[in-house]
Amino acid sequence: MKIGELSKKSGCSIQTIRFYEKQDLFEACNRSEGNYRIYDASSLRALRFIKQCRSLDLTIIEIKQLLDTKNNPDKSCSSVNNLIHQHMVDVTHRIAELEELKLTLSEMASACTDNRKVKECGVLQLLEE
Amino acid sequence: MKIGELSKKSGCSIQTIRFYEKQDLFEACNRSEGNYRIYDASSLRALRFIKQCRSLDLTIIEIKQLLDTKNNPDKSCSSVNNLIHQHMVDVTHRIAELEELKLTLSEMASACTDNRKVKECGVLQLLEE
DNA sequence: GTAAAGTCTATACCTAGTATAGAGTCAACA
DNA sequence: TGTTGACTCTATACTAGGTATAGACTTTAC
Repeated sequence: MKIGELSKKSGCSIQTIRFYEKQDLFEACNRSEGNYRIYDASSLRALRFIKQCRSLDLTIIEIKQLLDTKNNPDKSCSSVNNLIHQHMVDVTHRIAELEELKLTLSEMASACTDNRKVKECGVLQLLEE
Repeated sequence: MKIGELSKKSGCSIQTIRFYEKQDLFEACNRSEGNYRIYDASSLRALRFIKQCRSLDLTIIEIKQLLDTKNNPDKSCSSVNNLIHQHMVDVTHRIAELEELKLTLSEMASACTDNRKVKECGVLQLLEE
C-alpha cells in the first residue's frame, strides 16, 4: 500500500509518517519504481504501536527506547515498567499544577463578574499585583 | 538599571527579557551611550505583569491583547473576563484529558507488576493492541 | 493525450523560550 | 595606563512534535 492508504488506516497524517521515518522511529520502507513508499501490514502494526505510545504522551526518544527494548525479547522488561511508572508520576504532578492554575483562574474570574470599564476591571487589578 | 538587575528583580532571565522585547510584548527601552538597555521602575512593573500572565499560561498573543485593552481604560473589560473564562474552560478540559491518561497508564502499569522478560511484558502487549 | 489525484523532497513555520559565539563596554585594581 | 573580569550586545541555532507550503514528478482515469 502507498502512504495515503497507510495514513488513512493508521490515522497518522502523511507528513507525520514521513516525519517519523526521518526521526528513525519508523523504518524506511521499500520504494516503487517511481520512488513511492510501499508499505505492508507490518508497517501498519509498527505505526499503530507508535501512535499508541504517543497517545500516552511518550516522547519520540522514549518510543525509540521501547522499540529498542522490544528487539531484545529475552532481556528484563523493567525499563518498560519504569517508563510507564515515571510517566504516571509526571502526569499526576502536571494535574496538580493545573488544578492549582484552575483555582487561581477561578479566583481571578470572580474578581470581575459584572461588566466594568477596563480601568475598574478586577481581573486586571489582580494581574497588576 | 541595566538588564542584569532587572532580570534579578523580575525573575525573568536576561534572554527572556530580550525575547519579550523582540516579540513587541515589552517596550524597547532607552539605551546608554554604550548601547546598554536602561530600565526604570515602570519597566519592572510591566515585566511583572507579563510574568503574572505567563504564570496563568496566557500566550504571548493573549498578553498583547490584554496590554492593548489596558491602553483603553474607558472601554468595556468583557474581553478580559472572557479570556480568563475561556482559559478556565481549557484548563478544565486539559485536566480531564490528563485524568484519563493517568487511568490508562495505571491500567497499563498493573498489566506487568513483576519483573518479566521483554517478550512476556504485559505493558508491551497492551501497547501492541 | 491530458487532467486530476497522489506522491516526492526540501524548506519554513509554530511556541516560548534557551544556549551559544564573537564582539563590545565598563569598573576596579596594579 | 594596562589589563582583568564581569557585564552586555547582536545574531544565530536549537528544543518537540509535528504542520504547511512550493515545485517537481508519477500514476490513474477518461
